[in-house]
Amino acid sequence: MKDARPCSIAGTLALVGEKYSLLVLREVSLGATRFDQLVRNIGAPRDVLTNRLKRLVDVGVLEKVAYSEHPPRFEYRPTTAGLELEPVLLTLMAWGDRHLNDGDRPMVLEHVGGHGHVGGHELVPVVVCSECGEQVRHDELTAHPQTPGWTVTGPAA
Amino acid sequence: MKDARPCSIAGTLALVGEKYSLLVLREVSLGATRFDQLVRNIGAPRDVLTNRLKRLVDVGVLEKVAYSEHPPRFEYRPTTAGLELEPVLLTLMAWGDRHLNDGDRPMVLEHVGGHGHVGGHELVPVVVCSECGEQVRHDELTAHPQTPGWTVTGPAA
DNA sequence: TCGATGAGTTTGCTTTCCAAACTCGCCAAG
DNA sequence: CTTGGCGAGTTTGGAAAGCAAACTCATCGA
Repeated sequence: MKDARPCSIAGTLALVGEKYSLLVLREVSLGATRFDQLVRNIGAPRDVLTNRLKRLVDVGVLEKVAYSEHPPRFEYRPTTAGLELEPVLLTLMAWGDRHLNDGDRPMVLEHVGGHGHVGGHELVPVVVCSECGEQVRHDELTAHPQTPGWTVTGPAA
Repeated sequence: MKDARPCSIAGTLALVGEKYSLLVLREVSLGATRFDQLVRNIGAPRDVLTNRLKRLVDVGVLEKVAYSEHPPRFEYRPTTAGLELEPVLLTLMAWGDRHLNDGDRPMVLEHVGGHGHVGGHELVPVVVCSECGEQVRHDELTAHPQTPGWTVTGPAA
């Protein structure tokens, strides 16, 4: 992977884009934070999961917290940076809910309101522009590479 | 990967979660739709890219369109379903912009307004609840598995 | 005719993946 | 106390995927 387009999508995927990594984030966000839970809920081989966890800790989206000594036992909890990947999980889930399995969802999210407003409606996540609040549409979007020598379709010159 | 939690995140990743797949989506969304462009801009091995493209076409997020016969040459264009993965790309990019490379962005997005409003501001994507319009926070979120035998932390019983 | 371009395919080697078995420390029941 | 079980990995050996570089084949342009 040499000389590819400099890009935060690629950068993020280099950290959390390996097989199972985002599923680990899903599980720890749900509250399943222990090794054997992760093995069961994700269905990953144990050795692979060991590597992924090591990586995710190194990368700063998980932290390994001891919940017992003698025997030493740890749980893996999402850091703030890890929780900030939730929008990625939500958009992946929204796409799957729309396009997979004839539209019926394996899991439903509830939005329990924070600032005093009555909670308890279903959450359907949408991506909007924080500036104008409008839903982002592909045709209303233009990309501007900041790297000299790169255009939107590839290297210049 | 047996007996894992039924989940649209896993389902979506099973289709587009392999290495390079989302980068292909990024490129075709930007307008780089041809094989050699993709090789250059992504930095993927050619044979691997061949497989990914085949898969993405099979799965329905790309379509292979001839732009010349004699010699037969094709471009890969995002389908509607493919374009609907843009929210995933946007949230991945937003995370990377925030957490990688000291916060400076390799690419800036411009939101050119659609419905008659003045265009031309920077796009910072945010995930909100379509019901109430509020930004989604982790602690205001509850998950409800729809599959008998599964709780939020794993298989019941 | 010579070279370049586009879109792959082939080759030979390295790395990962995977499932199953194994380890190690500890606790609890018989 | 010794057997069984759990939690959290580690080891093993074979199958699959990844990789860079070289190769193919058709066509166009100089």
